[in-house]
Amino acid sequence: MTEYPVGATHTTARIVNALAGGREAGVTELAEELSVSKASVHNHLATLERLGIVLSSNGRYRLGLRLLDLGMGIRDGMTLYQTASPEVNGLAESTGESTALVVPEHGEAVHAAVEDAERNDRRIRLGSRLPLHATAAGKLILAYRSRDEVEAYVETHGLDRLTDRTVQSPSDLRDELRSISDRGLAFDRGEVWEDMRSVAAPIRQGERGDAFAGAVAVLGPAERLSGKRLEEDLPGLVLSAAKRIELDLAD
Amino acid sequence: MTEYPVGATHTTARIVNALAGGREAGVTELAEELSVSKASVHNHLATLERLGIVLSSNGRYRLGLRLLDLGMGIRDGMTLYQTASPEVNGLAESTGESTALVVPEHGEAVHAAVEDAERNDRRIRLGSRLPLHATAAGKLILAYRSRDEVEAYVETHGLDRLTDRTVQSPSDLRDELRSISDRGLAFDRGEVWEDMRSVAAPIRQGERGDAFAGAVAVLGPAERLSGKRLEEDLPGLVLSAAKRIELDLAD
DNA sequence: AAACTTGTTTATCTATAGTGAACGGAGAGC
DNA sequence: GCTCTCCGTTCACTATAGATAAACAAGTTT
Repeated sequence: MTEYPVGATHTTARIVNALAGGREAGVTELAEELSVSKASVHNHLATLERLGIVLSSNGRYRLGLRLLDLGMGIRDGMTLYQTASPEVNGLAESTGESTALVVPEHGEAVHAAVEDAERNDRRIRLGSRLPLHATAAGKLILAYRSRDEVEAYVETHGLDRLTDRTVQSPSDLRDELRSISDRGLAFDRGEVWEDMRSVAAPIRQGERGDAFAGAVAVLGPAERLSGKRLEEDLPGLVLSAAKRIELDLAD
Repeated sequence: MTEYPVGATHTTARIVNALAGGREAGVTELAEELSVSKASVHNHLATLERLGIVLSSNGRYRLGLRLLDLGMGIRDGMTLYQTASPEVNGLAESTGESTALVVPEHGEAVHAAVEDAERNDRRIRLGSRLPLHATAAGKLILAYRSRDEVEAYVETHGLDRLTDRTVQSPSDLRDELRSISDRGLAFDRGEVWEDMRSVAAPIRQGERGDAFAGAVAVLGPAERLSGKRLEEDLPGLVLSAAKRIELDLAD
């Protein structure tokens, strides 16, 4: 009862996580890995199967696509997605690059919509999560928080260094967040992946534009996103797209 | 123990389902709806929140995007998706129509991959599920099953009539399945939605090509998919795409 | 300002989730 | 072809912990 009010649900979640990524596993295997009795693992798997979440074939278990269905439904139900989606698509059209709608969740930057530059060009996965301090959209999210909240974030999540360019110290982060909130625009110059660049603009909400709803971002390879294009052209397009979303959200 | 070996997990699932589609709800609301005590609902929600699955803001709860992340990971981990994905994209490219990879799961046709004809043209949602007897890919799935298995399907799932064109009787279904397995090709002429058409070809697997892995489908509005294009041109393209996937699966 | 909401907490109790051991079937190896 | 082994499943038991109802604490509404 110390951690999770409903322990059984926690166990189920652990089993599901162990099967994440399409891994196929047996009962004994999972039981040893999670330090739970075979019978218990079996019960959880049987329950999950009845729920349509896992599939079993001759004694081996794997996750089915029910959670994908659920997840897509959640995403489609988000009002922010509903109003932002056309603009995110339009932005991909006008820039010829991949675009995304990013929302904060549990201290992470989550990709609520992703539009690829072209087919067979999956850059980032829909629903994928990245640390706030390393991405353009993430830093934007932090820039709209109070000093204390940013400090709390650093405290709990730390400043993982994904590449040499990832912001390293709390003071560097603070400086960058200030300039970001001044311009109302954020960049990522290889802070997640060396050869990747992105620009993000905030989607504000509420009477005084104080509430932060999410961010729109354009992203792509450094070879295409650099110089004047990255610094001037794309920012303009991203900003105006974000602005249009803000207006659409108002009604 | 009658239904679900782990009752607590079942309760959690019921709560999650009640919140599906991005619905926001309070504790009391859910408690009444599901006939569970307030305290219990609260415990489950608190657990789900700690797991990063639900988000709460001033007493109201909703599902976050963690399940989407999980679901996408499951999909990306499917070997069938990995090998079929390029072909599904290519088929969308060459036909100019939407395409999909469909797999059977728990007696339903699940869309494991969807490639839209163009941006802003979402026809079917990724992960969405349709009854086997009404879709082209679904009937294909049934066509590769034994007579008994088909009968069992009808028994448990029934033959929901989605439109006037949906197959109605078990004998009609049997007849159609025979001609489908003869041609190795299936059509849907408005059986799910009146103004929708689709063609699907099977992806077979195993030594003697007896194991059924999934189906590739082209789908679109009846105004574009009709006549020679629907009956001859598209079938050829779909069949060859499916064949290429089968070959890629072999190695 | 009081009378409703609502979410949260508490204390009690019983159902049940977890355990270990036994069962049965499939495969491997001699 | 037989045994041995491994694994998934089932069984019976017990202590745990999920579910309950009632009290509590905030926040709205009237």
